[in-house]
Amino acid sequence: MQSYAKNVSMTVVRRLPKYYQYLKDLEDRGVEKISSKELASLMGLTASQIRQDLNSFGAYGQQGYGYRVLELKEAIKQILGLSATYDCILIGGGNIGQALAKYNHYRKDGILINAIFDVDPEEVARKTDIAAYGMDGLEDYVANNSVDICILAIPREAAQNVADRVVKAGVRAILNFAPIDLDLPENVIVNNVSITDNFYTLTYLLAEDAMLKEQQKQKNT
Amino acid sequence: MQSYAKNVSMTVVRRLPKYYQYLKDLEDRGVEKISSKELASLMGLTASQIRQDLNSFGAYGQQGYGYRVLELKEAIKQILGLSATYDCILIGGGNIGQALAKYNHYRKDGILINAIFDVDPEEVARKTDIAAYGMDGLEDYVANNSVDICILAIPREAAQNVADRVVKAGVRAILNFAPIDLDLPENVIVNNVSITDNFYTLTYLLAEDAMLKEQQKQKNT
DNA sequence: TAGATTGTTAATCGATTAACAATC
DNA sequence: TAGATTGTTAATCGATTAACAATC
Repeated sequence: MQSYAKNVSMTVVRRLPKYYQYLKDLEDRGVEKISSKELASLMGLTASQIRQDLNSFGAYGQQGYGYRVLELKEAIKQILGLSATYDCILIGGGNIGQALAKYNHYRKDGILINAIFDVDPEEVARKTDIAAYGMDGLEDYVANNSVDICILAIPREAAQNVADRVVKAGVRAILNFAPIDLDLPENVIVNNVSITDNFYTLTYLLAEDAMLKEQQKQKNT
Repeated sequence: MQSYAKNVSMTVVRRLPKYYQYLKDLEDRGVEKISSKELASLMGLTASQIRQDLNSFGAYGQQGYGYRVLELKEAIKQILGLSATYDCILIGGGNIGQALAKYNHYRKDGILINAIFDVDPEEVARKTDIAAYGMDGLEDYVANNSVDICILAIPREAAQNVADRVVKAGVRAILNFAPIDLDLPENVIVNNVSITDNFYTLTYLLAEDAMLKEQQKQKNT
């Protein structure tokens, strides 16, 4: 049986979703086999890196041939835990929350948004067809339903408090869209989608670019 | 003058926004000084790492004292390019687009969303107070207005094509929310906000966690 | 069999941690 | 001055790249 025991580094884990996306894409385009070299050039990695990454989970290729796209895709799907299903609740029915609720593609991956909690559940109910509840109902819902993941799409000010509530209610994994670093017990799995950080990284790169061009210009004088 | 010449690694760059967020927070809380040790414990880094990171840009601390929060915050703001302003266009007025358009906090950082482009500009105009245009108007707008950043918040299917158009029109930086890796010239700065990748990373960690617990259980038998 | 490409070991490179002299 | 904490150099650790034997 497949083992996670080698204690795969977060660096590799963060690359796995990208492998999965590219392999799905290749499958859609009818590509049957791919070599580490080809995949590397596609993804902007090196062939060595790809072989090292994949081999931290097992040997999925065939020497002299390459990797069967379908087989490798299925293996990575399994590794990513996407052969299971995940019961999710979404907290916050604002624009981000609605975007997530309406974007049906996650359902295909077994990621099911079963309920939305919001301060104004009536309004949210008007806009999506997922069951909507008031914030009061949170603890009760978690106590009586399977909840694998809580998606937090609420303002910064409310985020820590609500996160504390869902964790206390028993939720073990959070996908956080609020622009704040949540302070939670070690055993809770948190992943942040930080739009702000991404904006700042972009402005940094723009500033750096401008600076380098400026330096270049001065050299040529 | 401040120099970017040391060719700072992307690893450090990706941490900068976090420094900035924590320092702003400390400032709001009226904290005047902080040591690398304190900041490290707050951010989940090591003191060494923080000193190394900061020193790749310059010496901002005082030996025997620590760092002045305000001063360091301003320095990082400068490094992140947030002392300038950025003229942005937003393509896609769906839920994600609306969320970005309505989230006013970026304006404080000098990130200005000046126009929204959408296949249905009338509908978008009804929902936000930013100027809305049809997709036809894209090239014209870019030709006649300053555009530092293009925010792409459109479906996967349209993303590559629209990205090609904005780049051809002269835009040099893209913040991409579409779940696809854009294939663009090297000199274009692209940053992806991949919600899907973040979901998959979370399911991976959940699957790994379940696996490790399972192994633990078997050991105890 | 010959050619291709993996899986894997060894070498290199980069990032983190440790240590300490400089100095506020 | 003594204590604290930086800036910076050296040591360690981890990730990437290179190389090649194994093998399809």
